[in-house]
Amino acid sequence: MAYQQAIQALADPTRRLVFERLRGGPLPVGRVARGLRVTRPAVSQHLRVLERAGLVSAEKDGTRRLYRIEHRGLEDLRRYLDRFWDDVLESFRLEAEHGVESKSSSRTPTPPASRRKRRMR
Amino acid sequence: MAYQQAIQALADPTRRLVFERLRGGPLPVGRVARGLRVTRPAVSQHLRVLERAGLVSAEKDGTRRLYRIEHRGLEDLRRYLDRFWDDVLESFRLEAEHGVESKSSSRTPTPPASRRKRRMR
DNA sequence: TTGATCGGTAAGCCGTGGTTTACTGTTAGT
DNA sequence: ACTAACAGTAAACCACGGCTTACCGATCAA
Repeated sequence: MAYQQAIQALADPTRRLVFERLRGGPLPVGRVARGLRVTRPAVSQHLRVLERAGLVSAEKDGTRRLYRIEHRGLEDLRRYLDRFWDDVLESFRLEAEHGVESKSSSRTPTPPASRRKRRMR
Repeated sequence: MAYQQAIQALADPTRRLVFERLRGGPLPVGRVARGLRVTRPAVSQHLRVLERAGLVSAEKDGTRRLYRIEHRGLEDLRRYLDRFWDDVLESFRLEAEHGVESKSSSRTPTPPASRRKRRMR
């Protein structure tokens, strides 16, 4: 149910960049910020958003803070997409077998476009 | 490649609602807007964004336009997450094997592996 | 044709949020 | 003890984008 935060967190390009920097393993903030075109405080704030979304976690290491990717956030997001995916496929299946007069099967380009479809409301 | 647009499009709660309304099959704009707390033009704009992200497609049907979910956008998004997921798992695997090496700091040249926790999961 | 329905577009308002600068706190090293 | 390095926080700025109202074209029904 936290996928909203995850998807919202990953929507920002810079924040996604920050996130992707941790792809290869834990890094301190300064290390993440290096090479990016935003300042370190900005990175800190991005990391906070990512943390609240369950996408990363921090561990104190002296004066540094090691950030690493957390599985939970990604899992939530994948679960959401998968559920959605299944629903969509199911609806396509129903539409295909049931309402033949209905629109394209998405695989077949330019369907006959029968227009006798009455409005439901 | 287009996953950026997809994730950005789905980040907005209202737009996600619009998108989810199409989960069960194609709908005309007015039908999508019905019950939502935003006006129909707003829905139209959301649909345009979703369309550019490859998440939905439209088909003319008389004076109406039937919007339906498009596979491509979701696929791109899933592919991105899957790749990411694999990379993360790989990095965890490496980190576990090599007893956690300092891929983090170049400033402290391999400090005594003081307190380093590893979290596998 | 006239009138009504459907829906895309333009312009403007305005809140959200990403960024920077400045500051503070904490820890390591000498 | 003092200093330097690291990083989180606060405040302010401002661009972006989501929403509304108003308008327009297209299509269907009578």
